[in-house]
Amino acid sequence: MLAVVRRIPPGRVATYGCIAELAGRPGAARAVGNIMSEGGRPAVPAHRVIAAGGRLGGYGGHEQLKRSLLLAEGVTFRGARVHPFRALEWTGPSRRLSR
DNA sequence: AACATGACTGTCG
DNA sequence: TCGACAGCCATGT
Repeated sequence: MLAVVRRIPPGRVATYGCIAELAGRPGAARAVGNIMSEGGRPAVPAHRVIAAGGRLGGYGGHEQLKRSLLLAEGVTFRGARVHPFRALEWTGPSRRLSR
């Protein structure tokens, strides 16, 4: 799972559910978020992991920082939601739109 | 092994 | 569009 998060390309965002699916555990979005909260690996760009619908989701109480990090990656935000979420939504490495 | 918790998701109002 | 309720998964006690 954490490996999947690491596969998220820069400037792109992935939802917990998407990561769970890529990890082979569809519906385990909560589990993904839970693992992230544990912070098992610092090399995992957790700031690229957002909730469904382009929502910020959570960041251990530092969602503002998360927004800034994404903003630095080129992700535009619309209040508490990404604007071109549909275009920035990374659904997996098999997506020819990415890469 | 079982119960409780949590960075989630989808549907109803 | 926003708020509340129920469902599902992994980890920790």
